[in-house]
Formats: sequence, C-alpha cells, structure tokens
Amino acid sequence: MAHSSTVENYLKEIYLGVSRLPPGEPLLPMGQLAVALRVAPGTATTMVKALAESGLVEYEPYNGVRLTAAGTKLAATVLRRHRLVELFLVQVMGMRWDEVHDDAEHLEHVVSDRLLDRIDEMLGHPDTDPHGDPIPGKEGTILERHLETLLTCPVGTPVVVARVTDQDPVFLRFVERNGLKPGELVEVEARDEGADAVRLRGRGDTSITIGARAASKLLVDVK
Amino acid sequence: MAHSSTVENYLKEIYLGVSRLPPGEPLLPMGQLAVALRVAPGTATTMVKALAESGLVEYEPYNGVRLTAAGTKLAATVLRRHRLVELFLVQVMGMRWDEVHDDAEHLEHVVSDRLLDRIDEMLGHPDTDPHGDPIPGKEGTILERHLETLLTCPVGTPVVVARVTDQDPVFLRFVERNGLKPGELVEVEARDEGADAVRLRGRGDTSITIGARAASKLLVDVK
DNA sequence: GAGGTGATTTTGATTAATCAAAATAATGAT
DNA sequence: ATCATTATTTTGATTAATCAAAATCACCTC
Repeated sequence: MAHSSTVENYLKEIYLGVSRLPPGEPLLPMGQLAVALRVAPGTATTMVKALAESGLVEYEPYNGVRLTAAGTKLAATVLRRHRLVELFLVQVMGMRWDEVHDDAEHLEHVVSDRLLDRIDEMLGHPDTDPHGDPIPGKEGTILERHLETLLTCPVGTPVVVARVTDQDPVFLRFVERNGLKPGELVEVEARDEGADAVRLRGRGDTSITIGARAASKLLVDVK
Repeated sequence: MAHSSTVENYLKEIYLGVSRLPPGEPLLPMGQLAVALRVAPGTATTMVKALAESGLVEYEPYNGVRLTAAGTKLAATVLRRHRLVELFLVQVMGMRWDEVHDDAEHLEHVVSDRLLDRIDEMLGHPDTDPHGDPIPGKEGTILERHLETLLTCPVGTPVVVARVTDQDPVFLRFVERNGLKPGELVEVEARDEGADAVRLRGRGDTSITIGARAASKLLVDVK
C-alpha cells in the first residue's frame, strides 16, 4: 500500500500522539490513535498492521505503535506541509490563525514540492507556524525544543509564550483576546491547586485567571 | 454516492469534453470520457450510470453522456476553483503558466470556499485564467464567449490572442517564446491547406509558421 | 440484409478503507 | 488466584473505484 493521504494522516497522528506522551520510548495505544483519526478501533489496528508491513511503523500487539525512522521522515514532511501552509494562509492570505487548521488539513496532502518551496521561500524559511509549532526541515528534521507550560514554569518570573498546543478555534480566540499568542510576555502570579487555576498578569497589567487545563496548553520560554 | 473528487473529475471532464464537441445538443461518447479520465471504458460506464442516478448527468446507453443543470453547476464550481488557483499560482506565487496545471488539478478538490474567496479577492475577481479560459462565477455561470481560431479567423487582419486551449507544457512554452500568449497581437499572413500550415506575423514583425493543429488551439478575438 | 469492425456495456474480481459486533487479551481489584 | 472491566483484535460485510476480458450493440460496407 503506497502513500495515500490516509497513510499520511495515520503517520502524522502517530507522530503527534507519541510526542504528547510522557518521554521515554513510548508506544501510542491504538485506542488513542483511533480517537485521533476518528475511526473505529478495529480500523486502526488493521491499518497499523499494514503500515508495519511497509516498514513505516513498529507495532506491538496490545501495546501500541511507534514510527520507524522511515515513518518519522514521512510524518515530518506531512507536518512540514501542514505548518508551512498554515503560516502561509495567515501571513500571505490574511486568514485568522484560528481558521486555517481545516484548510491546512486538506492542503497538506496535495501541495507539490515545487509549490511548497515557493511558499517556504516567500515566508523566508520560517521555523515555526502561527501556533508556535516547529516546522520540520526539508529533509525531515524536527526541532522540538523543550518548553515549560504555564503550569510548570516558575511563578513571578516573566516568560514569553512560545507555543499553543490546541487548535480549537474557540480556545485560540480566547488566547488572542487575552494577549497570550506566541511572542507575548506574561507572568504567572499565582497557582491555586484547589481551584485548579492559574492567575496571570499579561500585557497591560491586567490579571486573568485560567484553568489548569488551559494553562497546560500554553508553552512558554523561560529564557 | 456523494461528492468525492472522483465525481468532481468526471463532471469536469464531461463538461470540457462536451464543450469541445461541435455545437448542438451533443452527447460525449463514453470512449472519449474514458480517455480523458485515463480509466478503462467499463469504469466510465459504471460511474456515469451512478452519476445519472444522482441526477448529475443524463446518460443514453451507447450514445454518451451530458450534464444536467445540477451537474453543470457542480462542474462550474470545480472549474472555477481550478482556474482561480491556476491564476493565483502564476500571479501570486510566481510560477510559470506552463507548470501550474498539475498543482491546480489537485488543489481544485480541496480549496475551501473561504480560501477561494480570499484568492478571488486578491486577484481582483478576474474573469479569465492564465490560458484565457473563462473563470465561472460564484454561482456557476460560465461565460464562454465565441472566439475564432487562427484557422478560421480572417487573413491579413490584426487579431488578439484570447485563449490557448492546450495545457501541454511543451506547447505552452512554444506559445510563450513566440509571443502568442493571451493578449498578444498577431496577424495571419497566409494559410496553406496543402502544407497544413498557417503563417503568422506577430510582435516584432517576425514571421513564423505553425501547423494547423497548433493553430486550432489558439483562439483569437477578431474585434 | 449479412458480416465484420469498433465502440460500449457486462461480468467477475480486486484494492483501500471503513464499520459493527463478536472474540480475546490485559489489567486491576478484591 | 478469580473476576469483572476495559482495551484490543478478529471476523464478516460494505462502499467507492477500479481493471481485464467477455459479451453485446451499432453501424458501415458490400
């Protein structure tokens, strides 16, 4: 089975799924993969076995799946297309950062190398997309730098938002309204375990309080 | 059967195929459709029957196929996407007119309405693509204006190239090298039935002779 | 009008991708 | 250790799209 957009999606979700897991040499459980791809569990199993045949993933029955080197490389080129396209749509086409994900989801499978080169060039060979996600290199090198979240970073220290790891438009608009987009300066004033909340002071000295769940999706550069 | 890119391609090729036929109320023979889509004849038959079920085409066994109003409208939106994308790739992305067809062929199936609106706006609501092909309106109205070809237009009269009806890169580069792109002024100096050739005088008073086959692909505005 | 040629349709299979539901394995709690 | 729960895999079917090759039809020529 060659290299359909279905295959690209499986590899992409396996990559993203694994990278969301705690460090180590983790395997992505089939259940999570099936949810991410919105397919029935059995479908994911069947497909992953086929991908294993093609040498794109390692599959351990009942344990999960992980990418091989070849699979990682392919996933990286898909991610590169996706993220360059997202940035292009924002930067060149003037679309909002909360409305580009779905288009990118489709375009990532059809953009030719030639067109992608043009896009990359036009954007000045950027290394992150509008959400702060790293754009893999042409040869499939992904530079995932280590970042704290607003849940783990030091309190009372100014930090810079570097990445927002949730593409939900509602969340993205909230982030934008409150000056929490990548590049913005914020500071954690306090954390309240009990209330499951984090109080921030951002641009304009206005304090806002966000839930822990939201705080964990905002990655920051502690400097 | 809903509205896959396969369906879009069938409708598009039926539209294009019919419009290449002599006027009247013609039916596109299944053979031609199969060739255009690069599928086996039986495949085209099966698919067309399904399209007829969906009310997108009229199918007369052994005679051929033609679009219904609904089918025409859908074909028009595909053509609109294709042609706007082609113009975009040339105008905005700086690609050559002879290298945009294949990208457009894929992009036409995935570009969202929102993105297409942006493209349309950015290009100033153009009405022809780089090859002079008309860009259907948002509601599916196609303005096919009547044009002569270099085989049928008056001799010794200046005419303006309006449209090039062949996407082959080799041909397009020939056209460009010889100043025969849409917008350029030319004049048929003579036609030679026997030699199957047409002598032209174009920009810079240089005379060139092209074959009848090529001449028939260059549509001109006699004014 | 009888054949033959070429186009078209049928038939029978195949492949990729999917689902629902049954079967099985792993896990954790008693 | 046993059992119940939950995750995973199997099984059996389905759908869209395709092909090759056999059957059929249309049409032209003699």
